[in-house]
Amino acid sequence: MRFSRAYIPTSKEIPNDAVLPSHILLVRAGYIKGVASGLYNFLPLGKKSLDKIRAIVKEELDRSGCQEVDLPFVTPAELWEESGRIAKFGKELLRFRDRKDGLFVLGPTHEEMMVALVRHQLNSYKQLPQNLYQIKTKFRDEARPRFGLMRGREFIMKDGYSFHENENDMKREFYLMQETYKRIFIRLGLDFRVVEADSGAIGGSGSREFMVIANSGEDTLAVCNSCDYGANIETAKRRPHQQENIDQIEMEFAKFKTPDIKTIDDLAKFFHVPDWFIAKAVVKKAIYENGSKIAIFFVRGGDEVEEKKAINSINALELVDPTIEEIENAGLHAGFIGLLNLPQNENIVKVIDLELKNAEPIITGANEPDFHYIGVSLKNLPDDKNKFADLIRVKEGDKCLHCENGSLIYKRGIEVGHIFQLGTKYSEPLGANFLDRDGKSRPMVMGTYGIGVSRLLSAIVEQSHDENGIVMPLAVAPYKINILVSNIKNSDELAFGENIYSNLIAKNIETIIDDRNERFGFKIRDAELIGFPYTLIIGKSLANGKVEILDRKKAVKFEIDSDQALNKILELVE
RNA sequence: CGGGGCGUAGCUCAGUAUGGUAGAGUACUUGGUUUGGGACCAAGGUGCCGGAGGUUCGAGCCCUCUCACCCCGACCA
Repeated sequence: MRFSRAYIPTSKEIPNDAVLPSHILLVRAGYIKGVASGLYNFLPLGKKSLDKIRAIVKEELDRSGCQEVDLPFVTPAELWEESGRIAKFGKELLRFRDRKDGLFVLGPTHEEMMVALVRHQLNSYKQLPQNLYQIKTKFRDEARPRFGLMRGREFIMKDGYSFHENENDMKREFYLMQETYKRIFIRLGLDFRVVEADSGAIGGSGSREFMVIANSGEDTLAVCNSCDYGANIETAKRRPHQQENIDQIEMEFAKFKTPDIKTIDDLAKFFHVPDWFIAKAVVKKAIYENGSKIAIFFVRGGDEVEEKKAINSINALELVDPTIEEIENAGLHAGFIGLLNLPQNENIVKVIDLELKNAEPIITGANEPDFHYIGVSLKNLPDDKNKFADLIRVKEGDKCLHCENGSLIYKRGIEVGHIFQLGTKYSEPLGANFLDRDGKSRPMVMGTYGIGVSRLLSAIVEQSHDENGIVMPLAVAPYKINILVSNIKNSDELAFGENIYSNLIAKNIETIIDDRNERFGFKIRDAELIGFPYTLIIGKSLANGKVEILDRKKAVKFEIDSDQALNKILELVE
């Protein structure tokens, strides 16, 4: 390609609607251009890089035995009604009617479509397993698109679905996909972690997220500084806190007047005890499909409740803060809510954190104003009346559950892949059954596997840039080598550049020649902004038989003999 | 969906307190001088001031309503 003929609109200006480095740089360097909220044009450079990412994803999946298909972007609403997700997705599903007044939605993900594709074809265990995927435009009418390609409304996703005769085979495929995904992200040059994730409402027994480590990531991860444990904060576990460095305290059971002392801090001061001994009650209003309840979560004074864990522990749709009236109407007294004498009725649920199991002594609210109980023992609480669950939001510095000496630290991550052990969540309602070895009809066991392909482009840039611009990894760069002719009016320079250019083109090396009538500084800054892995600089020293190569990643220039230039380039781009 | 911000030239932004003929930089076109880190000189074109309604002799500026975009949060198989 000739730069002088290429559509590469670069800019010095920071676009006024961009915040993230990846967003700013992709726009400034002419890879993408915003159209409307969450919608982007891919310009020639962006399209080239996107296609490279797509090709790498496809290559590795095919190598693992997956088969690419292509399903329509426009999907009949009936299917979504059949699975029940038309309601669940809500406004995120963009719906419209065709000329015959049929209702359609733009596909936000394709579980339904894929199950519908195979349900009448895969009838026997002999045809299983199958793993089908597509790399396809998706549309989700996000409440809040942001950060450029990071969270667009229209985006490109690789979505894969596997079908199995049993749980074990599905798990085998799940781990195969985990390894395949790792290979993909390694080839893309990314620094990433595989972490445990909440599988929440989608169900299934396990899921893993692939997180690109970046400060701008939308997710918080807790990772071990010693072993390879990592988890989304929503699901991260820690080694249960031990009573280290805290002296055991003798406390007689008693009801104690604690006038107007409501906070954990005040209680700890009042009783002169560490907050370890205090049971903290966190009150929320739990929303269910048909109504709501007051939910009380008990954790130790120094701990925080992780909302996602809390939701999962009571199978609620969401938790919101209750109003003072709602708390009082439930017979509760804010600041004095405790484990003893808790009002018992259908509209109140309580969950106790596992780390409080068998704890003693404990200080807890008396469920009447201005009183707490002290010296309470949680030993031998009847299980039928007391639900225990892990509710803790892990903190930095907490000990790792999986190794001897590690402790947890927070990182920010960009979710670029997510794999699920789905089970029969979709095959059952959609009637995707097969005949097993005993001739019995059973729903297929499914796995589902996603990669945010367009998001990957911004994740790569987010992780690979400097103050001068993008540093494109060789595997993703739109051109591997940029030939920069410093002064095209110098006929020797130009002729030398053109010669190298045609040689590289003849060898099928993706090359661009900067033959624009601009000054050196202008062109080298564009080269750095766009992030070509290598730039061959042909300038004044050509007269002395020398040219230079700029290595964008190492940010160094080195001089070589001009007659070695071609060989050196071929060596570098291999 | 709650809270906040913003909308003026292709782009980045000033002008709005106090209403009075639309501005800068950059980009672009032409000519010339330059040619190793976003050059210089000269000349030139560039606007439904997001939209609608209102107040006024007069509105980019004041009022009302709308739309778009961005940020924080909620949400995000």
